[in-house]
Amino acid sequence: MSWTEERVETLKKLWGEGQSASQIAKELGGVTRNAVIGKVHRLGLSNRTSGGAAPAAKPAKPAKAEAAPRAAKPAAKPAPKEEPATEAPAASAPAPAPTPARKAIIPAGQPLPPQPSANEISPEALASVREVEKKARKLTLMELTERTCKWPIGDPSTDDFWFCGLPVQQGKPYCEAHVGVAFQPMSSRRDRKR
DNA sequence: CCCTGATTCGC
DNA sequence: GCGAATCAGG
Repeated sequence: MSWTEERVETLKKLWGEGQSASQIAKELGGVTRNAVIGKVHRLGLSNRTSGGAAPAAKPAKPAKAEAAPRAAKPAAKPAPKEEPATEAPAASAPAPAPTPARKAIIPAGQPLPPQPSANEISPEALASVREVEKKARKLTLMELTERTCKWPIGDPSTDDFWFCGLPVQQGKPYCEAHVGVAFQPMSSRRDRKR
C-alpha cells in the first residue's frame, strides 16, 4: 500500500480526531502503526496540540546504530510517583476518557458508546456476562494477574467460587464484558418493574 | 503484557 | 519517502 492522497487525508483526519496510530493503521489497512506514525512525522503533524507551546527540549537520544547494542542506558528515574490505583466497581461515574480531553468536543462521525440516561445495564452486557462466565477460566485468587479479569463468580464462602480470569480490557480490572456491568453510569437500579 | 508515540536508519 | 526496529513511557 502506498500513501495515496486519499489515504493521507484519512490519516490527517483521524489523527486530528485524536485516534491512536494503531487505530488509524487498522482503519487504513495495509499499514502498521509504525507506518502511520512515520508518516505523521513526515507530514509534520506529530504534535496534536498545535498551540505551539513547544513542549520540552528533547534531550539527546544516543544513536543506537553503534557497536554498542544496548549496554549503555543512561536512564535515571527519580520520580516519586504516587499511584492511587483505586479500583472500585462502585456505581460511580465511569471516567470515559480514552482520548485526550484536549478537544472537549467529541468528533462527529465517531462511534460513540451509547450513553443511556436511565440505563439498566444493557441486555447485551448481561448476556455477554453470562456468556463469559461460561468460558471463564475459573482462576483462583492466587492465579490472578494484572491482566486477568478479577470479576468474582460464585459464592466466596463455598467451593463454588472463582474469578473470571479472561483477558482484561486494558487499564481496567475486568474483561470487557464485566467492565460493562461494573462501570455503570449511575443509579437507576432500584425500579426494576417486576 | 498490553498499549502509546518518537526516533533512527537501511532501504 | 517509507516503515521496521527500537526506544521510552503508561
